[in-house]
Amino acid sequence: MTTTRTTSAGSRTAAKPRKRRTPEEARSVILDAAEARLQKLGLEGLNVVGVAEDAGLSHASVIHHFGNTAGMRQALGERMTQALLSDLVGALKSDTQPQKILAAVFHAMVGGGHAKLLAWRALNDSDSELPDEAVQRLFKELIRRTGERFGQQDATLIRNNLLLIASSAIGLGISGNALPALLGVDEIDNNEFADWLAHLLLDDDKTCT
Amino acid sequence: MTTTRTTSAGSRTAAKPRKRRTPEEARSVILDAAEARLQKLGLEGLNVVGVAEDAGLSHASVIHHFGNTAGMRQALGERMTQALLSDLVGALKSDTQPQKILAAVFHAMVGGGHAKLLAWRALNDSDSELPDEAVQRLFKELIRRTGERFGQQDATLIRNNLLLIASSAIGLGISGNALPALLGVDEIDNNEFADWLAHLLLDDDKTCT
DNA sequence: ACCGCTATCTACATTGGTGTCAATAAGGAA
DNA sequence: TTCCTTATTGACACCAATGTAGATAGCGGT
Repeated sequence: MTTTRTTSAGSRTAAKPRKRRTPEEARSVILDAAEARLQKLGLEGLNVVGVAEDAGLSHASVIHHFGNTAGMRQALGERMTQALLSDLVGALKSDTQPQKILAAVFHAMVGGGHAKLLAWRALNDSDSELPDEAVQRLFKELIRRTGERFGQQDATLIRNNLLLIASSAIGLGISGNALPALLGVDEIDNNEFADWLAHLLLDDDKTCT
Repeated sequence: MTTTRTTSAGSRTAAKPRKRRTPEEARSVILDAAEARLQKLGLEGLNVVGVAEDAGLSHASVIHHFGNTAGMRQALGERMTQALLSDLVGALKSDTQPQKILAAVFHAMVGGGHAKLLAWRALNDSDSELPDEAVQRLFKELIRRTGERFGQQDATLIRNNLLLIASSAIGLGISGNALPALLGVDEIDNNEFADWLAHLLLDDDKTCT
């Protein structure tokens, strides 16, 4: 029995006009909706039906552009990673004062929601895959610049400093307001905290010898 | 038409023996399997069918004990939170040297997978709910002890120290090996890092005045 | 041995999400 | 205009997971 597919015939409801976008536009619109849903609804919100509804098109179109759900999620992850890198590079180039750089990094990680992205990828990818080359190159650059700015030569010390900064930024971004709430503060001033941390790291260098 | 349910009649396959557990045992076995699946498969692994299979019983039994899937997940979150608190309290009581305490905290957060739990809850709960009283009490105690051990009175300084320690521990636990890999190290020695951090925080106190 | 409670099971109904397919229409090119 | 490409869509089949209900069986109490 061939399934008789309803063709044009009986559509009494006036067919609503279609909006034809370029593939780039469509992908952009879809990923915008997906990113908003990730922020608002969490991981469960990243399904093609919901994303398509928010984006204003059918879920079949989403699959058409990304192949399948996994493709959509991967594309979103890549786009957000690129945004993270862009923000970090901008923070590094913006200023020459270590305090300002730290503040910019914290702002990017915490305010921009990048930390949640990292956590999401860490939780989803069962085997934490190696970071892509772009990220690795960025960190090479970061290590070099840090060595310059902070005037430190000891590789281990630089690594510890960077590890502390990065892990703290990630932890702050993920915990959100929960951690400050535990410590009895309503909200944390990232600039102030970054300032304090910068002083802590710098002053340690010149510990009275 | 009443659905004639197949009763005992036609079962040619020998009925396999049931294992009757106490409710506590059953819940424990189920949550063990759920926790293992969370570690191995990530968030997607926390479904009743998969958990039931790993636990060695039917998914209907899981629903019987926890009401529904959300109940099972909540129970798991609560049990893991209790374990986290227990580990942290143990770390605080274990030793009097700040370095040892820090190392124990890092070990609990990173090695025990507690950080991933926190990230999971942060990502899932759309509105980050306030931490329960037990956690709040623990942190009050933590603040007090820290003030004693580190010999610091300034509240802001204590808060910054704690914030740095906690956020860094969370960030390290989540990023796993990815972050050290970026910095060119295969693995991070938590003890060594904790030692360095403790010295950093303590030495800052006695900055040459 | 008998009985009552309930943990456990199998089977089923239902839902929600995924991916496919053929038809349609929007825009550009000739 | 006419034609062609393809973005878009509704409908459908499928699957995985959830939750329900009745039947069954293990275990303790009497």
